[in-house]
Amino acid sequence: MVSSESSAARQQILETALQLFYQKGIQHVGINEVIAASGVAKRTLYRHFPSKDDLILEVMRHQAREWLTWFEDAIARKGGTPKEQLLATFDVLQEWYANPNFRGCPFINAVLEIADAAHPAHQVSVQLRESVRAYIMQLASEAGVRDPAAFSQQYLLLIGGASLMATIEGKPAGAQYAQSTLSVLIDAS
Amino acid sequence: MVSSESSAARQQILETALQLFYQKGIQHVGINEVIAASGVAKRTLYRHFPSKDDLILEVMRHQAREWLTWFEDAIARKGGTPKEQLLATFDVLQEWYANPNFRGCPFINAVLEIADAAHPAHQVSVQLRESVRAYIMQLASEAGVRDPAAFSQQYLLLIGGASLMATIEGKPAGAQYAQSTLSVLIDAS
DNA sequence: CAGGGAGGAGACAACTCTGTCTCCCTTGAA
DNA sequence: TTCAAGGGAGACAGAGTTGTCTCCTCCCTG
Repeated sequence: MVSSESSAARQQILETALQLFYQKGIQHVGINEVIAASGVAKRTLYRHFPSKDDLILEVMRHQAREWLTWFEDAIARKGGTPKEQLLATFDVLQEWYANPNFRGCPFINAVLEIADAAHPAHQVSVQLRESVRAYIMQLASEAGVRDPAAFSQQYLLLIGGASLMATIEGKPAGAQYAQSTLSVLIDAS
Repeated sequence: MVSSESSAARQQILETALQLFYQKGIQHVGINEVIAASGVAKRTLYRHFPSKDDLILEVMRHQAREWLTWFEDAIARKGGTPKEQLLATFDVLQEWYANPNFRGCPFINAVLEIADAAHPAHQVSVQLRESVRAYIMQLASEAGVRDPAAFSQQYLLLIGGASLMATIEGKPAGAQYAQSTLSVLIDAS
């Protein structure tokens, strides 16, 4: 017997929904489209996810875990001193922004697309934001930044602003502006 | 005969839709809700706005004009040197973020809520962004910043990041982090 | 081998949304 | 005074949505 958590159909639905939600926007993808694209029966989807909101929540959780792993791993692979790693975050992000499939940061998208702050997907984005902030604060401490807490908040400004610029203007250049700003912030501290 | 551009009913629809779209999100407000709230017949709305997309576009244009006027006037009222005015922009923005009716920057919201980059409302936001950038670049020139063009791009990062933080975390503190970052940027140039 | 659960296919109910259409009233200008 | 246009009220069509339900097949396990 296959555990319902790791069922092949469930994974297929999750991956397909993730792609569709990201490419077309959560609100613009119906359940019917998800089942058609994942080659699964409607009954099967509703067996694993009681409602569309449940599906959205699971997709966001899955995506948040994957994204954070990818981000931290990519930075670790760059190596270097903590200060170099801080700056390298925007090299990593620029590569992400430059990917032809990039359609904005999925977590920012989700929060603003679902206007309701009480929606569980909102909380996932807030938590991811906090995880990123904590990670950056740690790096900043190691880099000898004077006030790592304030620095990490300023970092969130830059990563948000850069993602927004990439989304709205469709160009990854925001990462460079963010990197140069970050460099000034580090040197001034 | 009343010009169709300045009809009272048209203005009423525009103002009502603006409020509803902002408070509840464009996608979550139906035509029926707009006509109910503005006390206007459906036939009347469709006489002035051929489709919901037309209504959205006109609302966004109207809102962009109003916002830019408000922003520039509020900064001008602060007075001071160009450098002081640059920093004062985030005092103005913090007041905006702290307003209990604040539900995020309506232009960022619109772009991300309407995933389609070809939607006319997207273009309104891009144009407003450019207007803000040009305005800041002018101020930066007067303040003696070394590279006003690059500086204005960094400013867009900060204003976007601060608005995002205010939206997602529901606290206006982003404006302060942005202001301190801006101060470092100015002093370093 | 028998039974139960996972899954496929799809009809269907109930709802919402946009946009059209009809009917009627009011107002202002020729 | 007449008549065109703006506006109010609301029915309605057509499309789309989520979620339920039925019926069937297959496969694993006891």
